[in-house]
Amino acid sequence: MPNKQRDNIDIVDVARLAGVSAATVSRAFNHPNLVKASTRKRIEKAVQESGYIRNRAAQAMYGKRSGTIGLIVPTINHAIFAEVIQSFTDEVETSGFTILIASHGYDLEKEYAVLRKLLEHRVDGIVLTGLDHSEATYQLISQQGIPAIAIWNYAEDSPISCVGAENRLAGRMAAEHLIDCGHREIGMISPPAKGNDRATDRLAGALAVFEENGVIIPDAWRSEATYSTSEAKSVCLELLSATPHPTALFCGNDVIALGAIFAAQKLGLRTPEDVSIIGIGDFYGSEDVEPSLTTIRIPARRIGKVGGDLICQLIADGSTEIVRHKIELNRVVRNSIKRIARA
Amino acid sequence: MPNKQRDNIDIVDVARLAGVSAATVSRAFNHPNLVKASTRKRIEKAVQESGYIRNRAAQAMYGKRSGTIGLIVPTINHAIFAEVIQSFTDEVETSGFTILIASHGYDLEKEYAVLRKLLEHRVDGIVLTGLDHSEATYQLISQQGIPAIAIWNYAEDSPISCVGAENRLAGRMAAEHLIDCGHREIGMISPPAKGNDRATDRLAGALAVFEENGVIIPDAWRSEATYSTSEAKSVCLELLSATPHPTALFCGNDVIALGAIFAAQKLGLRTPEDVSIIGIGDFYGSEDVEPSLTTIRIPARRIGKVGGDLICQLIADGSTEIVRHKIELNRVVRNSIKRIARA
DNA sequence: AATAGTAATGCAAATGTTTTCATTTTATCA
DNA sequence: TGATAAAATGAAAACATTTGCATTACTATT
Repeated sequence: MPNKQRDNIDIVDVARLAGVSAATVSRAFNHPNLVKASTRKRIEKAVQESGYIRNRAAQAMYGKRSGTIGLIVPTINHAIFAEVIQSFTDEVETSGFTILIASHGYDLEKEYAVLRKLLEHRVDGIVLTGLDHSEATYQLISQQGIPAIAIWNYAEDSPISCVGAENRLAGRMAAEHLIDCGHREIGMISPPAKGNDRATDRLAGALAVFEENGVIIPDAWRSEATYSTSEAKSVCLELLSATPHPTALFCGNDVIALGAIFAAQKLGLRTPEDVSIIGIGDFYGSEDVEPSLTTIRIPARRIGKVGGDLICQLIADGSTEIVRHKIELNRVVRNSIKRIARA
Repeated sequence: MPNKQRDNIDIVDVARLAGVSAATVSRAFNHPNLVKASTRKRIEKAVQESGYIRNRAAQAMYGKRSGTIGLIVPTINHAIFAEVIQSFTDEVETSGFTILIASHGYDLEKEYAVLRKLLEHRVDGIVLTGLDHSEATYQLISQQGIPAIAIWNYAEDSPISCVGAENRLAGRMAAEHLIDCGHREIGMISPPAKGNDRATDRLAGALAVFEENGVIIPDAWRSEATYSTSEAKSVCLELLSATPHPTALFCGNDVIALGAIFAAQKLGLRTPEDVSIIGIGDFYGSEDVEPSLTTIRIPARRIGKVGGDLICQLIADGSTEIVRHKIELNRVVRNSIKRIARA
């Protein structure tokens, strides 16, 4: 039942209190310059007294923007996503947006479902993570004609706007650094590829480099670990207890690399003297661990900021045009890799 | 201008397509049992064909729930918040809610502002972090009569519902463990107290224990570090380079404790032989670091789950009653504390 | 076959806001 | 002071949905 009882003060109440019409109150909020200063004062007072709060739902219904941006991430619970989410949020908040966040746990079916839900809320724009999405997801976005971008990954042929780095290149860069430093006995630990194009691309990039350099990775030295330091640690424990063990570990991301470092420490192996370790990401903490982690830096905060900026732009222009921003990667050389003299 | 052009399909279009009235379509969505199976089929078909997506804004406007819960956190960008946010989100999603998230960076004025914004979006419930909020914030919540809870902290006299642990007790437990293990030369590193009652309470709890046991902490051994491993590391580097240095470090949270461990490693001090370190939280990774971290476990996922459950409950009942859940703490003894034989 | 009862549907009002258009008030200039 | 322009305001329609009430279409019972 339309809550008849006077539980919520609406714009009409405020208008009555201020002795003006609802239209004027609305204008006082949205086009303050159109209403006389003295009236505005009266209205402000009425708003104060009544404790009135605008109803965005009603605004949205009229056809105005809802003032929200839908953000879909695989999971919030990873250092790295948290970092982008934060900088993204900060950026869009300056433009007055609030974010509606939803996660899908790497399940593309569920991603489609949450996208629909976000659309029901009439978000003004959509932000996805990565470029690996179901056909239905892409279709829905284009059919709705809503501004949308993908963050994290860059691809020159992406079907929607994107702001991110080339993960294939990230994989290449990490692998090249290992090769540059003279390593040829290399182990690899990556996250499962399913629903995670970032992981897939990095692995492919690295593998290509190894192949180009005639380095062969035995199956026994190739492992998977989900995005979890614990799991990575136990996987590496196994990998490193074998004899012989690799002299270097390529880790699909820094969280895994951290696990690798801890595993080595636990086994009494010195990093980098006994095992070299490289990661990808450069997360909070990668710099601080001992030894500090050599890694390929993906500037998460920058991605969040540029992404936030872009989506606000697209929304402002009501544009569904495709814009792509490539975010550059850096090789961050710290202390977890040993240089081996060429034989 | 009310977007006259046929850009979005509405319920009337669907109704026309299905050859029924809008009312019936609405009922097919909200009370499926009230509409004949065959009609429902026709409607579903029409929905499919037209690509119709319900408009929650309009629903919300009618007086129904918006289907969103507002979550306000100091920052998303901390392992520990990310963890609760995730489990909280998972929990409320099962009840069909989406979360609107906003952060304020430990600024209580800004918190008030974002609360207002969330209220503009007519969230069905509000979730705050901790119990330290401005008078205005509390007032606004009670004035709006909206279900609200605070997560993270527990207090038996909290002004709103809460689900969390007693931080004072957490501080006490960490301090007691240090004392139990025979430590008396203790250094403390805590986050700045401002706008962070969790930090304040933990510190107070620990200090009380030290005092009860006649342990005096020299000023030189009391430091602050924001929630950052880097900063904690550099603070600890300083603290531990002095001679004499403390035999044990009380860290306000695990992120700081991690920094402490790394600082010790960097200085060539062995943990726990040369310095013992205790944290509070038990975050992802605390178990994996070498040496694994002894800490007071705050069950983040449980807090998120119980909190999510509670707010859904309160919303369902339309209740603003105050409910409090105390989440128990555990002493998690690992390998970062040395037992000192009593002199 | 008529009637009563129930199930299924439609009509129209209501929700809170914004904006167009019309009207009134105020300011400016000769 | 009157005419004219500009500024400030109000009335009402529009936005997309939901539900109370009324109506119509079935089903079952006698």
